[in-house]
Amino acid sequence: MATIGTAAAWRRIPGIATTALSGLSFLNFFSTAALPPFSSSSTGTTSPHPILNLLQEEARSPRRRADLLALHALALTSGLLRHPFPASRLVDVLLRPGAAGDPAHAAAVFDSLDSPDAYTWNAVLAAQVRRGGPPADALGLYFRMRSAGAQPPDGYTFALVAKACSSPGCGVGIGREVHGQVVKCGMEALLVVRNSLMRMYCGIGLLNFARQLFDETPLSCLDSISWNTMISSYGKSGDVPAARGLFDRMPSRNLFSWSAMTDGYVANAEYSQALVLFNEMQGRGFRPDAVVLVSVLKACAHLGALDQGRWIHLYAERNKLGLDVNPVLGAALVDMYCKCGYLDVALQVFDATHDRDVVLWNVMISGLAMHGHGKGALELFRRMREHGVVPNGSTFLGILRACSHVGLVDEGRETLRSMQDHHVKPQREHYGCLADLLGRAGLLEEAEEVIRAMPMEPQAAQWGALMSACRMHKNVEMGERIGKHLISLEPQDGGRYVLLANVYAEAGRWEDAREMRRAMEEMGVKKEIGCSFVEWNGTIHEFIVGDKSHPQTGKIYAMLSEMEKKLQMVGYVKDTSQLLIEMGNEEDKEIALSYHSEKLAIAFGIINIGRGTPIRVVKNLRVCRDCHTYAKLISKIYRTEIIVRDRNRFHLFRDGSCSCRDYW
DNA sequence: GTAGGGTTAG
Repeated sequence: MATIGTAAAWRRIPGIATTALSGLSFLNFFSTAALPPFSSSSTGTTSPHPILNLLQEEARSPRRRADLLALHALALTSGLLRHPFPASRLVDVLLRPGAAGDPAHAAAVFDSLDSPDAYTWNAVLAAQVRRGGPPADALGLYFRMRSAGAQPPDGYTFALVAKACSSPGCGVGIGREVHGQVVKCGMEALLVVRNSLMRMYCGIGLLNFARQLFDETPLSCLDSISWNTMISSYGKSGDVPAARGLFDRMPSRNLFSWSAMTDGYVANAEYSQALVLFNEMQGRGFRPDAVVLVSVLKACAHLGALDQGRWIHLYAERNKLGLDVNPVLGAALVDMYCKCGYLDVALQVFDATHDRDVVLWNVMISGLAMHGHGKGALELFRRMREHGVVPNGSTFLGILRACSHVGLVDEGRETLRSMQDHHVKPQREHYGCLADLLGRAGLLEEAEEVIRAMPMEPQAAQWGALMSACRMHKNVEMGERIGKHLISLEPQDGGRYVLLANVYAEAGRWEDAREMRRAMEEMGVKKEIGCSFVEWNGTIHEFIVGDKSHPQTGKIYAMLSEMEKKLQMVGYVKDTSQLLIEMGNEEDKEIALSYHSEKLAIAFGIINIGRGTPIRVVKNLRVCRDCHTYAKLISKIYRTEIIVRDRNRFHLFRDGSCSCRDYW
């Protein structure tokens, strides 16, 4: 207490020298002489002290730094700071998020307090947690509070400490320590504290500990926060059945519950289930808010569910959910339109937003990349910098992918080089993207050099990019070497064997190709099954190779043979070169090829979707060369647009050609 | 102070 009120204390507060003048004018306006003395009754609701009023007001709406300093000055010169209550309020105000104060300023006031109360300690702890430092710092503060001894910690204290110790980096030890302290202070029955501990264990990844706490609590004592915390954490950890089990059992659900469960499905790629749940939620009278919509939009984006996505767009506009100012909602919507093939609508939505953060820009850049607009992506990147938005690693990934899709080799090299100018360190993925770009362009040696020279150990994904390039450019020597390395890295991935087998087969090395087939059998691995989705009438229809489970199967196969006849008239010949030589004769190969999932999906689209509407197909793997030629011709013969999103990018087939210009 | 959200990775 010794230094407070002296010039020395003032100087300890950063910025005071330059702004004191403004503080003094504030003082003149509100003369200290007129201020009543502070007494314990001054905290009452009937006639709170005027400075306390100002402090409360300040807490509600933070003002300029000069005002904050003036307030401090006023509290100081009127002697108010000698009383712990207003002093603690000042610390609180200085630490508020968004306040113009700073930690050093607050610390100076805090250090001057004789025995801060629990409220003040909590304010300091909260600020510490907000800063997100190591958990040890928060725990240290907690132990300082305990050893100061004047005030015992309360529920808030433990909620804060638990929050600070809930990152995945925290071990069992820290979690147990916090829990132990809660028990020691007799706080374990307090529901806020229990919920905080559950949240902490979930955050650390110790779901069983959280569940134990949950199960030990009598049902009547649990609140929706307890349930929702568990549901959300199970969902995030990949245990959808456990999440759903609790969701079905909970006595009363609120919007958070539906939201957490929906997102659990989305996080585990159960997109159709997410849509089902979303519809059920509305059936029960819950009005979705922006957060729920973001989850559902993500599901729509993955499924290519444009109708549902458009409905959400309309809903968000009608209900004023702040599309233009909520960058998260904006990004989800833009991404959905991009992934459903509607780049121009995505651009419109993007242009209509005015609170654009880095992710929103990234989404738009990746969207352009996906659609093969390399130059457009580079142009958007230029605009992004003009707006003063700082690019991050994902931004550069988007740009590299954009370059890759259109073969902008020089721009790609320059992009990777320029990352250091933006203080972004290239990661494996960046080198992989560049290798992919160089490989596609036929610069196989340079691509390999990029992978070998990267400062970290290359992984299968990077070698895989090179392997695809070897296949594309029929480089058997490099393909064999890289292919074998890949198989040794990931012996369980069937795709690796298939790729090498194809490289051998194309070089006429049939015996080696068959050997790959045998190796696959020995390892008991299978190739991932191709699967395509089409949306029709608001429902997603799914097809796998040779699928006969769809209700319209008869019509679809009839359509396929009709289509094939028409194709043959324009000179179409099946391209079997990309098929694994697992089948004995050419005839079997041709049949297998005829029933690739995207062909079934296209036939379904021709039957059901009106000519003015594009047929939109989402495929889990990459489109094979034969299906690509097929789709081009079909788009001409049937005068329809076909939009195929494969694992890598978009193909817009129109009038016999594709937007990728056969570069993919 | 305790519950739900967006990009990318070949």
